[in-house]
Amino acid sequence: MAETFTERVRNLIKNIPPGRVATYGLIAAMAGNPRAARQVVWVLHSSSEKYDLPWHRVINSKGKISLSPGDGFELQKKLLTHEGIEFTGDNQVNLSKFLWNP
DNA sequence: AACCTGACTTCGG
DNA sequence: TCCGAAGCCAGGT
Repeated sequence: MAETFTERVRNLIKNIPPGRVATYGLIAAMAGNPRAARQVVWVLHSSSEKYDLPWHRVINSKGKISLSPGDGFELQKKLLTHEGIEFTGDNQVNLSKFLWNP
């Protein structure tokens, strides 16, 4: 069928279980394009609300939140912490422990 | 149809 | 080790 890369990304994100996180690059790779991380960003912006996507479980490759303080950062950190994900003193997540790897 | 944009990623200095 | 610059993809205007 003719699913677009974006649609697959949307489904993948929707399938991220609570207490786990995924990186933009990882999602892009699972959707078929390891280099389309930027496209993943666009998907979150365009359909996170419409499709109930757990956008807060998506972080960058360094294991950190990409949002800036005052622009969603605190909210995201709060949501993740609430799901049991721990942050280092550097606001960094231990990927080898919380990364979603099905 | 062309240009712009985005919560990225990666390599080089 | 840290900062800057370039590369990449697809949807929107």
